[in-house]
Amino acid sequence: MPELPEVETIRRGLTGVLVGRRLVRVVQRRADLRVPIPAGFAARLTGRRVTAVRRRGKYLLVDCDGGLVMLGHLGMSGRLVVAAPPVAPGPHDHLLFETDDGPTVVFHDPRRFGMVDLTTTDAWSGHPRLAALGPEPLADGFTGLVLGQQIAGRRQAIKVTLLDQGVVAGLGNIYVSESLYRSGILPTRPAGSLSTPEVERLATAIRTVLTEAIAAGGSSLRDYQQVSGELGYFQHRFAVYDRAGSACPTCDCDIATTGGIARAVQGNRATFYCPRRQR
DNA sequence: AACAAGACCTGCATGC
DNA sequence: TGCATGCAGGTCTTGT
Repeated sequence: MPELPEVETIRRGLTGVLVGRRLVRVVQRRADLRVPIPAGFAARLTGRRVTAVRRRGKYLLVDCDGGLVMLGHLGMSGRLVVAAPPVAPGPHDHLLFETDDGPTVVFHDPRRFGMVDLTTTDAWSGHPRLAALGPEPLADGFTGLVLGQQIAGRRQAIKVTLLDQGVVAGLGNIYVSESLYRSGILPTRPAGSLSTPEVERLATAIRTVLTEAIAAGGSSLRDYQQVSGELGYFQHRFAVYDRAGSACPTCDCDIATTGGIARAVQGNRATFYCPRRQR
C-alpha cells in the first residue's frame, strides 16, 4: 500500500504533530503485527520526547530523546492517523501514541502486514530491515549512473528488479509501472539489457514521478490517507496503473483496435503498460 | 546464485 | 440474499 510518496507524506504530517512533543502514554493492543512487537515497547517509549521523524525507503523512523528510535513500516494496509483525545480505539487500531497536551497518533492496520521495532540512534542504519536497502531515489546521489550499477548484469525483468528494495529503496507496484511508462521501457525487458540513455531516462522518470506524487499527497486507493485523514490525489494522474483497457494518455490510437493500456502479471503482481509507447 | 511461488491477513468487489 | 472467488499499495520464506 504505501510506497515512498505515501510514507513521505505521512512523515511530513507526523513531523508537525510529534516533533517536540512528549509521548505520555503508549497503548499496545496486541502482541504482534507481521512480527512480534518487541518486549517493553510501550514502556520504553513512554515519557520520551520526539526529536525528529525520518524516512528510509518505505520505513519511518521516529527519533526520541535518550537515543531511542522507533522503526515502523505500514505494510499494505497500515495507516497512521492523528486524532483528538480521548481516542476510543476501534477494530485494527493496534497502537496509540498519546502526546502531552496534544493529539494522539493511531497505528491502524487491518491486514497486519506492517511492523514496528525499536532501535537506537547509533544502530538504526544497521537494523536488519534497513541494512540492505538500496539508494534513496530522491537523494542527490541518485543518478542514471548509480541506477545502472544497481541493475547491471541482471537478467530479471526490469519491473521485478525495481520492486527489489535492495536495488532502489521505496518503489512499489504503482510507481514502478508509472516510471517505466514515462521512460518508455517495457516492464518485461531484462534489467541488464537497458541502454545507458534508457537507464538515464528511467532514473529521471523515477525521481519525477515520486516528486509529483509527494506534491499530490500520495495516491489513495483503498486504505491510504494522510495523517490528517485527507486523501492523496495522485491516483487521478496515473497513466497506466489500474487502467487496463483505458486509453494511453499520449498515444492517440483507437482503443477498440489496440485494447489500450495492457495488464500483465510479473512476479505474481499486476503490471500495467502501454505496448505501443513502451519498448 | 537467481528466481518463482507461496505465505502472511483482512476487506472489498464481482459473479453465480 | 448469501456464498465462493479473486484481488489488493509489501516483504519474508521456501523450494527449484
